[in-house]
Amino acid sequence: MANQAKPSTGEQAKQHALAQLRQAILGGEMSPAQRLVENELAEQFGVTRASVRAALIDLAGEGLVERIPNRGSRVRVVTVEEAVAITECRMVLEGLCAAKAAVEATDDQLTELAEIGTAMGKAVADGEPMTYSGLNQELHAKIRQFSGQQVAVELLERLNAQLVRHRFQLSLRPGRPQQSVNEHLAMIEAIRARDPQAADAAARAHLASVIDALRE
Amino acid sequence: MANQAKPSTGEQAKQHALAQLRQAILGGEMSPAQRLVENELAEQFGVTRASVRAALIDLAGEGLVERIPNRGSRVRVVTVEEAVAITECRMVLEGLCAAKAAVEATDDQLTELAEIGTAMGKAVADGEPMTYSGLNQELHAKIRQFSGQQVAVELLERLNAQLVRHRFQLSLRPGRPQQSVNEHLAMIEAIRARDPQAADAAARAHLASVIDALRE
DNA sequence: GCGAACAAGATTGTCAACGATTTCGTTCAC
DNA sequence: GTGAACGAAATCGTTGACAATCTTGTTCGC
Repeated sequence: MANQAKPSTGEQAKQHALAQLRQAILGGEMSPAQRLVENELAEQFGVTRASVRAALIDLAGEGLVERIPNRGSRVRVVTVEEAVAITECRMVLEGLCAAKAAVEATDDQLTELAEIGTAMGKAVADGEPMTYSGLNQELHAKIRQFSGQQVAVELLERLNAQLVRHRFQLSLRPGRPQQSVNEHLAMIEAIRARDPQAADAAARAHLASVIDALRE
Repeated sequence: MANQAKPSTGEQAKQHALAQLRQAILGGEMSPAQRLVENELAEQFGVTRASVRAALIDLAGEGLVERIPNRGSRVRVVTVEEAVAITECRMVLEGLCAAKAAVEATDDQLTELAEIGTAMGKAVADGEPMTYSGLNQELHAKIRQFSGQQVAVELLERLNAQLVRHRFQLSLRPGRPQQSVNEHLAMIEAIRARDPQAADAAARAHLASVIDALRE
């Protein structure tokens, strides 16, 4: 059971525990609403309870775990309503990023986006939903990056981390990639055309569609 | 110098320290970039270093303090560029909230907004910038609240907390309230008219104007 | 048999002391 | 006089133990 990774020198124990825990939660190794007992985690990661504690406080700030005073921590479960609310926020923030990216991105970066677009088309045509899901992530990440809007990037990464479980469920839905790919291509085209308004509209339209899909 | 408040029973030491520290930072009692030494704060608040430490980790998650490994914590300074980026995010998020508030708010709540609007007009006419600033805060808070968008509310409160220093500086600028009040009234009118698109546009226009003012 | 008081176990919150790292002032060689 | 090496002070990171709190299972009275 011991999941011990090397406590390599120079790496602070707390950051070690933080990385391990975050990875475990994001990787889906923790069941939803699972209790996170400080002592168990400390032994599992080979660090002291204080380090685990600090990591848990950090993760609570990121919204990945829920801490109740004197009653411990657990993996936070995101209801469908919350997922919708989160995606609404993503909608406007990614719209902002797309608009800024349309203005700020270099020509090389626009080429990168185009390449991801063709790869996405291929993945859908080949019927590889997992590949598509990865490209999806990559595309959104690159658009965020190219916008140069650091604050929005941080907010979006925080929000995205809370959606791991829902995203999984969504990308495996039959027919979903086929619809989604066109919306993504529209975003890419608008950004490559350096049209901020169109980029914002395309990003919003895409995430509005995601919201519809989330609601089933 | 001892700022000791009662360590009232039932109140956890960490939360006590957290509240004290947050208030001190938001209240402007800490100079920008001031070093926050754990031992000093522990003695000042009458709690142990571990509690102060936990509080500092929390505040770092909120973006109010900056923590550098092995080198301590300090009050985070928000540059003008960062303030602009934060306000850009506020722009789209408050637009979302205004649009949702236009749909979701009850008639009673719309009346509350109208009352704040008239009070703002009076404060400007009477030349009371501090009263106006308070009403400003109150108006934005109420619109957020009425939107029912809990995720956006939390993000906006976090972002707003980082702007205390800049907000201060801005509201005392001569002529600024006069321009700002009209934008606020436009927002209120759009929401009262239950027009989501107009509400979004008005909120964005207002914060775009704030961005211009921030850049001087 | 049922519910409330009680006690034992588990878990988190707090504490004081120790060890590691960084910073800053001093000294020494050139 | 300048710069690097050294060392002391300050501060953060970590540790193990103790206290407070909550949960759970049991017992007692009715």
